[in-house]
Amino acid sequence: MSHDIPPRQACFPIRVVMEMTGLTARQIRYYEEQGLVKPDRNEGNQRMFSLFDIERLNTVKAYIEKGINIAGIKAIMSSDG
DNA sequence: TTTCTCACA
DNA sequence: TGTGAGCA
Repeated sequence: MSHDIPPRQACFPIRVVMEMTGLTARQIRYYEEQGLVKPDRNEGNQRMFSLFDIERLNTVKAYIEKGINIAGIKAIMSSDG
């Protein structure tokens, strides 16, 4: 790859996270509000999701699909990351 | 053009 | 949770 190397960690805008997780922007922002993910913020105050955030959101999605609510997911991820 | 926050249904 | 308005 002679284009460019990862400056620090691969980060993506919510648009990409949306497609990678299958979640809506609303859900992603809501889960962040609940403390399930903590994406960084760029100069324009936009969320910059790392690979870890995306994987975490996928975990959250899996729990939601299992019928677990935010409180339950928070307890699970908080006790056994 | 895309994302952000806030408020409403 | 979805949608719309107004802004950067």
